[in-house]
Amino acid sequence: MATTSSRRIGAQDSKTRAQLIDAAEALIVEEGYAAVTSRRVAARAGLKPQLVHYYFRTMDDLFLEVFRRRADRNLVAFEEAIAADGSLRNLWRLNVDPRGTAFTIEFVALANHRKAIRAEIARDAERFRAAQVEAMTAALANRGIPESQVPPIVALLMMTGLSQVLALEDALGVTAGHDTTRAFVERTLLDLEPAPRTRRAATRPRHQSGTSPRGSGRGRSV
Amino acid sequence: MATTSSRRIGAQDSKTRAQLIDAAEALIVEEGYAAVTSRRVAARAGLKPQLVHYYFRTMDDLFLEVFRRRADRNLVAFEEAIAADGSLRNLWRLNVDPRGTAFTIEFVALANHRKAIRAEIARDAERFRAAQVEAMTAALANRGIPESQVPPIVALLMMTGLSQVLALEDALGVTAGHDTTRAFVERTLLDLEPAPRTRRAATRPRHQSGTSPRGSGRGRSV
DNA sequence: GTCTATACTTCGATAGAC
DNA sequence: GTCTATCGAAGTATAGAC
Repeated sequence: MATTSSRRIGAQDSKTRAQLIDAAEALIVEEGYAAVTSRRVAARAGLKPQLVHYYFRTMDDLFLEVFRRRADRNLVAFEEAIAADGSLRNLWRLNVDPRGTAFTIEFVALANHRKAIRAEIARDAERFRAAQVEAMTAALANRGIPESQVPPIVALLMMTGLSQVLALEDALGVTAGHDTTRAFVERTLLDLEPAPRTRRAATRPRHQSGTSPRGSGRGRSV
Repeated sequence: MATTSSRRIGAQDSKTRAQLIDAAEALIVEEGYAAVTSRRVAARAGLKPQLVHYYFRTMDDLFLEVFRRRADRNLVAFEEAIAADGSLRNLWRLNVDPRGTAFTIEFVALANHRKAIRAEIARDAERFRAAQVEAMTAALANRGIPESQVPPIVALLMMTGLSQVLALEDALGVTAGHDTTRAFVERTLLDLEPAPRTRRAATRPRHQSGTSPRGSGRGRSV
């Protein structure tokens, strides 16, 4: 992007490159962004440190690749899960999934001070938000709740906010009142929707490929 | 704590020490925790790098001091503000204040991977939470809302969560739906409480020292 | 297309001088 | 009680060999 360097860069589809992204992602989650140095990433991947700079012009480029890959996967997983079950309950379940909390926190912290990363996160957050608003709008309409009573975006931000505090505090080991709160949400959802189906609750038959949703990876987007 | 070193450490009340804490705090907010190195902290304070290790055994000790100082100040400010005006509206206003967002994010990220820091943050979060629950309980009771309808801790977590998402997204530059959401909250508060007094709304006369609250620094605690 | 040799910068921490 | 000289380790990035 910026620095007009002429140094050559490795191929996008290189296997080595993918290994470096894997290693960087693991390091971010396990030890924080400050642990992502060219030496440590390479060591983790069992490769030479200089390879990092062969495949990524700067360390920020590497961060960006890590983030993009994960964000793309998350969005796909979310859309598949919602296509399979668009209920409020499932929306809540997906939101409250704490996987990826550490990952997200690190990138938000990074975004605070790295323009390129902030831009990428903002871009992804908006993509993800759009998908979520769509799901929430449909779910509320499905329950006969008019937008004038509670706008979908408001319901969504509340849901997102609540699940974020819970996840954050969990990570910290602060859990006072969490059970009460989760129970309250469950009760509210029960008021709005019939049975807490665990397996499937498709409002309409899935029209995807063939495999089951598996509710695979999610995590929040911001 | 761990390494039983015999190296000597500077006095707690040293002015130089306070300057180093100031510099570290500024760096965290402006450039993130990774920017807090002994050399940079010293440079920012206009001092020699080695002084950092004279006053703080490790860099983590410095982080801890920065956090403690700010957390203490925040708690005092919160309690003063609530003593002056214990309304739901003021609780919301204090929660939604975005000052300190960057600071908090950095420390949460740090906490993810540094045991000592996580412990300190958890300790503070619980202290702060207790004060908040107390304020929320009083505010709800004051409006005649029974705990059986909405437990104070639930109301508080929702409020905290919502204000956190708003602050986080603001920092990212993602603000779609924020106005709608703030307006929704305002309307809800208006339903519960009479006039949106801007200046003062003391349920009881202040019994503090003499100066006005000034609603000085706040920021969330987790 | 893939990787290495190497330059140069900055880091945390200690021992010891004032 | 306050500060400095200095060490060894680790960081990013580039130019050039295979």
